[in-house]
Amino acid sequence: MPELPEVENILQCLRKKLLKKNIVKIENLRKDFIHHEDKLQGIRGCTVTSLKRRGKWLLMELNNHNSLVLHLGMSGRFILLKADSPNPKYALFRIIFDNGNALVYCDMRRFGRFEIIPTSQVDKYKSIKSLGVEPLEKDLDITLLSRILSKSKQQIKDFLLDQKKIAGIGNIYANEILFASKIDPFKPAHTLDEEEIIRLYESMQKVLKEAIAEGGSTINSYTIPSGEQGSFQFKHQVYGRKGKSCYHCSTSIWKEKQHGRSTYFCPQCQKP
DNA sequence: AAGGATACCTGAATGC
DNA sequence: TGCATTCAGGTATCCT
Repeated sequence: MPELPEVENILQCLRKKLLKKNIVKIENLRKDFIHHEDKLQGIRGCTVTSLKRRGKWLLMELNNHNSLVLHLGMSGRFILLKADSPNPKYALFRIIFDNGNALVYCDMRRFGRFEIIPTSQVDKYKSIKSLGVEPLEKDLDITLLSRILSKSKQQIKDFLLDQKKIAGIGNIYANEILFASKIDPFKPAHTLDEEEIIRLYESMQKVLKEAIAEGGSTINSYTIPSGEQGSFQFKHQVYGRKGKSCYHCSTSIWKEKQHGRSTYFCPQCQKP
């Protein structure tokens, strides 16, 4: 489900609804998902002081100097409900706030992650520490992109999926960014020329920003916690369009497996 | 030490 | 129809 644009929309929604709110109750509905029950119950009475995103990770800081570190995996989903609403399917835990809202985490495949750690330790947490640069922040410019590309022998599609290089891009947006850049997904990262690097940088900014503005891509179950659906799926140029004709040149879109993940591309627009 | 293969889960879609 | 296989927005871990 969630790549950077979806997580960013979830973040903005949770900021609006949960900032400065007080946690009155926590319900652990799947003890095989959250093992540390005592730590979980320890956040009762805490206030949410800030919400942040790092790559595809959500960070919820509390006033007791602890943070909730959350990752939605493939099928994870946050839903905001009234505290007395019945639990949706696959609900794993609920956090009830003093404004009458319940934040419910649902995750069919349970690939999501949930940790409570001291806020001072978040940057040292292994999964966060190893993340690469934020693609929409100022610290990524063409010079830096060029430098990290030049050091990688990965195919460019694999490079974009590698969270240690750039944080937050997943399979939908890697495909869409490469189409917008007119770059062959199988081309080794270090062989991109200057023009390709500029197109890659600009497409990355454009695709991710547009996807955020559209509320992300709703495929299967993803919604913003308030229940709204994203609409960027209607703007996909290649993802999920195998056999359909390219909007730019009418050539049939191809789908190939690339290290276990589906790669969609236009063989004409993205010629080697 | 970078990067590839596999494991972790459930359900829907596809194939025979 | 029924059963088996493949596929799905991701990451941790083990291995070379």
